[in-house]
Amino acid sequence: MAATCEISNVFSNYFSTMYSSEDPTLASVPPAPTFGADDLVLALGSPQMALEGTEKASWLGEQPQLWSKAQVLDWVSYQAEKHKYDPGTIDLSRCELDGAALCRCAPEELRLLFGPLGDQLYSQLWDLSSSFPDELSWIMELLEKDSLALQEPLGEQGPFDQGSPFTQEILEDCRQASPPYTGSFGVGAPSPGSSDVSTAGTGASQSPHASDSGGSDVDLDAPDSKLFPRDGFPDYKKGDLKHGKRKRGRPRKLSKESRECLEGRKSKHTPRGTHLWEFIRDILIHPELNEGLMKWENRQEGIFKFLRSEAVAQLWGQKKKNSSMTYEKLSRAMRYYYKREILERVDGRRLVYKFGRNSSGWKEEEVVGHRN
DNA sequence: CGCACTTTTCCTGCTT
DNA sequence: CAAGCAGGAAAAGTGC
Repeated sequence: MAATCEISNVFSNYFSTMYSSEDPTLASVPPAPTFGADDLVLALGSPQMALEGTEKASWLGEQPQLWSKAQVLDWVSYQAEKHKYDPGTIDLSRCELDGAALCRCAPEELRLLFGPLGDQLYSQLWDLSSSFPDELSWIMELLEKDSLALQEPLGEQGPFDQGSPFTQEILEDCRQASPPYTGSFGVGAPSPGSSDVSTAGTGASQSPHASDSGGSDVDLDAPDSKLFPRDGFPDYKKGDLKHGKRKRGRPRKLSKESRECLEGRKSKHTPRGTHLWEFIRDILIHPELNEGLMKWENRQEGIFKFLRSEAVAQLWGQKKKNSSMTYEKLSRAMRYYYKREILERVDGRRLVYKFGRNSSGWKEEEVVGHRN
């Protein structure tokens, strides 16, 4: 899997950039050969380096097969511009292809539609399509988005503050009113980690009250709260607090209508994605990717430790489109696994867990078998 | 629609 | 004191 190496670079850079200040005691963690944001993009083998500023291409980060017609048009326009084709020579009105249809096109057909640009399109399409390994697609998708977000100024805020790139991503997504976001790269991927990352689509609903979570979260007014009119949300927020106490239990998220509006109308509901323990496992079994997030304490026994607990929580939150995820909440979910014997308790050791008899896929022999 | 399942959110109390 | 752990409670989101 040639792409793994590239992803590794991206992942390394991603985490060293995003989370490097979280735990000073981890200074020994190799900060990964420093790549700039540009390298992030280059490593992905995509042509988006030509994109400048904060504008985000709608097709970016999605598998070409999953592009909508609008995304196809967007991409073709971009390619035309990139290769200095006179837009006047290309009749985009004839382009009625969605991503799947585009990918089925032979070079001649593309040439027929787009003239000499067709050849360029064909080769770029090939590059793009092959740059999505299914096993690690969820990581890819996160990184695609965040590599763009990283190009935004980070300011002085800590890595998990409200103004994090995650929030930027949400802002971008909302600003664009992007076309249907079909999301999944799970092209027959056997790993649960390949399941959908981008279809949950409720992230925007989370952000305004990210500060309302438990634990030690800083209570700030989210800067993007003005994006979401209050009436778009059911009674769920600080306004709902009665006499300083909120109702127990999980607050409501966006109504279906609001969500569909925000995500540009998505037909199907989100398939159940990766389970938390699988997400954790996937990070652990790709040591080249996890860059100091977690480590094995005892691989044979399945004992592992969170090194950057909040970073892992943020990543999990990102996967679930939930910007208010914290280690506090993640750990609660982890504790539920004790009863089901997916995890076992490791007494007296903070941030240390152990895979239980009902977990799988983490043992060395299993991992090797899976990769071959 | 109802139910089961898996989180997510919040909370109180305890431990390190 | 802060961070983490434990686990109850309730609700959300999803699949069937």
